[in-house]
Amino acid sequence: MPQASAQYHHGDLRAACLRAARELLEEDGDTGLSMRAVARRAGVSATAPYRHFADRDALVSVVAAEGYRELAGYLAAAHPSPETADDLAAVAVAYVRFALEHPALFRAMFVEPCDPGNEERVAATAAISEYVCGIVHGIFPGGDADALSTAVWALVHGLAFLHLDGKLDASTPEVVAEQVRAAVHALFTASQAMPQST
Amino acid sequence: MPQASAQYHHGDLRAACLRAARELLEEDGDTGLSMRAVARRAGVSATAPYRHFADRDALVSVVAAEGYRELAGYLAAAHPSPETADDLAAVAVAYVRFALEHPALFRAMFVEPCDPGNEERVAATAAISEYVCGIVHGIFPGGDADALSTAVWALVHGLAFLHLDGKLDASTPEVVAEQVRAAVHALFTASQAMPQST
DNA sequence: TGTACATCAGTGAACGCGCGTTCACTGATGTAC
DNA sequence: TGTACATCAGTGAACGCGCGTTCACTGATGTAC
Repeated sequence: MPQASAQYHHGDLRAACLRAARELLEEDGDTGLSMRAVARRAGVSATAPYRHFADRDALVSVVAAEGYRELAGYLAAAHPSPETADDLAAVAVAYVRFALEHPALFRAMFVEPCDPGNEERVAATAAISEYVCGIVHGIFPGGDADALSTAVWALVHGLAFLHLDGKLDASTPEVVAEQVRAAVHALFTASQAMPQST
Repeated sequence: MPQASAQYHHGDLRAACLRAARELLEEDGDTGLSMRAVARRAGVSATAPYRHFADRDALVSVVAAEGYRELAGYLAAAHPSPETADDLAAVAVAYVRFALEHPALFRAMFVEPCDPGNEERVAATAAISEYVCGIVHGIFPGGDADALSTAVWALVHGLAFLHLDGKLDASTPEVVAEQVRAAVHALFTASQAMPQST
């Protein structure tokens, strides 16, 4: 059982590395995470983190998994049990807000070369996926819930990336939130005016 | 007027660099483009490309702009003038297919740190945006076309990235196409069953 | 409680790597006479 | 047509950089007696 004392060597370098990684992602925004930068930030030799992470990929995977859990927290906080288009829009806004408040983390979560075998990551992704699916199921008990939840996830994910990459106006959080709400509502009210082909 | 002769120094190193960059993106998939790799591939010294591109960013910007034009070609080829949900789904499938057939290029187009001032890129992005907007306008003359076209773009963009990043089943092009079609249709037929909140 | 020892977290030097970019250069080409 | 010259595309050595990772090490800690 590791003692939390600050005297024992570093105390808890593993946690310190993760904290450092997060800080670097929040600050630098653009650059990719490096083991050396993490070590530097944690105030430790370049090789010390290797006591706690097999390699760079392992560190990034843990950071990404943390990010997924945090994202899930954003979503849950936006609305406990969404039942209407407005509720769903609020959750969508939370998703995009997370991406814009933690751009580098969000990128690390999704863009970093994905190790398909990493358990923590797979589990965290599945959790998001199931969460979205659950919401959609609740709102549309009859529909093709799988396809629809994929669509909803893709919609918010695309909004997040387009805002991140400067393809849409992301000047203020309010503007973004309004765009997201408008997009969600536009989609969900569009079919009334649309010529159905089947 | 530059002569197309293959003897005159290199002939057309600028074009050769762009071709090399494209080839590297198609092959390596994962790694970021480097000036040195491009030069190597073009069979030329590491510094020669600097005669034609101010720096790495300039090269990447041109490649990205090419990518946008090519993406526009995919979309236009999918359906000349989409008018129904099926038509729109076909265009959506083309967008995602482009991303999966040129993953590294697609990433370069959107993920590379975006120089907001680069004209070629801005113009190419605007073209995509207007194209989508035009389609949506045609299908829903009455609706909030701006919001709706943002939603459609985000939907296909999100589908593309989720497939690229292994969050959705991308085992075969057919599976992907079916998922995309299902997602588009699910969204556009969902509102009938949904409790409207306003 | 005191000592000897095993453990293992963190060190620091070193490896080889590829990168972007600079600089003075060379040498093939186009052009003016 | 032939020669002198200016241009400028491509060269090659060099700069300084940060990176991931290895290795033998050291030194603080926990533990067995």
